[in-house]
Amino acid sequence: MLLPDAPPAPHDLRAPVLAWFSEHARDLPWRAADRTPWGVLVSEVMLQQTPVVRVEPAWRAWMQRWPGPAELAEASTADVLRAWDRLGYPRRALRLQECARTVVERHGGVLPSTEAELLALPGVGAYTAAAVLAFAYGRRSVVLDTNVRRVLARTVAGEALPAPTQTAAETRLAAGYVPDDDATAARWAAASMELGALVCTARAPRCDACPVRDRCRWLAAGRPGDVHAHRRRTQAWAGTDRQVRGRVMALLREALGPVPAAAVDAVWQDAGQLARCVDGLVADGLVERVPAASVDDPPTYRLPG
DNA sequence: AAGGCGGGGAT
DNA sequence: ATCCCAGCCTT
Repeated sequence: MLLPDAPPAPHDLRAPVLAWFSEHARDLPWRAADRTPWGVLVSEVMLQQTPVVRVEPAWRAWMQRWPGPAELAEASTADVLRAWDRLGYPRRALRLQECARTVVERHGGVLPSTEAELLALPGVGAYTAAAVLAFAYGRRSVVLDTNVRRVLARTVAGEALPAPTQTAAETRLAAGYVPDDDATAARWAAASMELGALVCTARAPRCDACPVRDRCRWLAAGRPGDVHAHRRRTQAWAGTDRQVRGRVMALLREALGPVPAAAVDAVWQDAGQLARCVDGLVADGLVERVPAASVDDPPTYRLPG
């Protein structure tokens, strides 16, 4: 077999991936025919750094409880944070509710459908705006997530993994592979993401099952190692502020009422670090500090709203 | 451009 | 133990 030494032409990459997608697309609820634009946005926010398998049940419960922005806007923030449960990065839940309130107040309860308006919403960045345009409104957009970045890094650039931080050149390259018409562009977005999620995975790619294995520059080069490895730093977990914040949030989520300061103090040994983290959570709007009745008594803590 | 920000399942 | 996950926001 003749292996490629030049980037594949857009159509040569797209056509096999689109055909593969028509057979292997997962049956996800936010792709169902009865989906709403708001439901698509909720799924995208939940999927920001949280895997599909964990999002799916949470999304179903969430949409059952708060079907649209109007319902979420009216909810108690404490309920929102409890429903977010352990999806991680609870600031996303806060922003999602802020987003709902913005949609209600500024857009009459209808999720906007232009890129600029979407980008102006809390918690909506370049990826999420593009994804909503494609998946909710069927519009052409450059959807460049971790999956698509990896697919293009391998097939087009011949590298094992994309660079740690996304570059403008990468966006331009991705734009060159997006089909011209709205419907096909939206389908390409879903298909290229799905390929990255199911076949062209970060850990153990299934190149033997890949629809573009005969056009992939990375495979042709013998699957060389990650040239960016020396620049990647893995985020530590044990002992970090993120772990401490997570403990505090878990305690408050499970509590029925206000939690005494002593109970909060019990979740972490290092009092200084704990105090700093609690202050941070209060500053972020994730936690409320309730002063005690007497100035000599310690305060209590609870979820806001 | 870099660093902070959760949490769990897989290796 | 480390890696990875449909990123966003601030500095």
